[in-house]
Amino acid sequence: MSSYKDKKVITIGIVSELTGLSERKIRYYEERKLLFPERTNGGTRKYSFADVEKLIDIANKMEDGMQTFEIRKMEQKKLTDKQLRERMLRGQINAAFNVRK
Amino acid sequence: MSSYKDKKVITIGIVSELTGLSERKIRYYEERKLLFPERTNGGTRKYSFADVEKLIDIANKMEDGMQTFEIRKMEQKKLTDKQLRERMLRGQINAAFNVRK
DNA sequence: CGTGTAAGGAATTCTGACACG
DNA sequence: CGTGTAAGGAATTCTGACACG
Repeated sequence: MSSYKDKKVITIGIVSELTGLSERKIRYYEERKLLFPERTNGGTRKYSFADVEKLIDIANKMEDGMQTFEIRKMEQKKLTDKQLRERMLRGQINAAFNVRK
Repeated sequence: MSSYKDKKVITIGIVSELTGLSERKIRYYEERKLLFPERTNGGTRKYSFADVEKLIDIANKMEDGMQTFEIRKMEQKKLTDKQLRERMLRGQINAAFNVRK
């Protein structure tokens, strides 16, 4: 489960190269609660590959004129949708059980 | 194919934390041609998760009293074995083809 | 709001060398 | 041979602020 993709091990300079985004932008999106890097003891930010992908997604949405708070909302909605789908799935499973019981 | 595992994006301090090895050791194993980090423009070393795994393997072999040149040889042998196996496999495939032809 | 930039400082990394064994 | 360490310098990162729009 906790694969390479989610390990926070990449410093901001390399994330900047990987995404093409300025370090300024990357720090700003954190300030806007769009991603949450970890820190070394010294305070240096550490990102995961998942963060890199999320940044690319953010960059696309920014290009489309979306604002940071809209992107944040959209992510929350995505979570909600996922939770809903899971609930429905559980409902169907329960229904199936009830039928056979 | 070229997954996260092989992307060189981790700086030596974090590799040190991940492996428990001192930076001195990590640089020394590079000097002995056991791994090959990339560099940023500024000259900072960048490692992959595959490198991290290799370092853990190296550390185990060092604990067993193996020397760096032995570890290097062992890796080359492993490659050779792999090549051999592939050749044999190709041979069987060719044989199978010939039988049916 | 989103982003660039100059500023000063702190954390990180680099190399070559000396030491010990 | 393998590794620790002190040394000096360079690259990297950090924060808070000013600027523009």
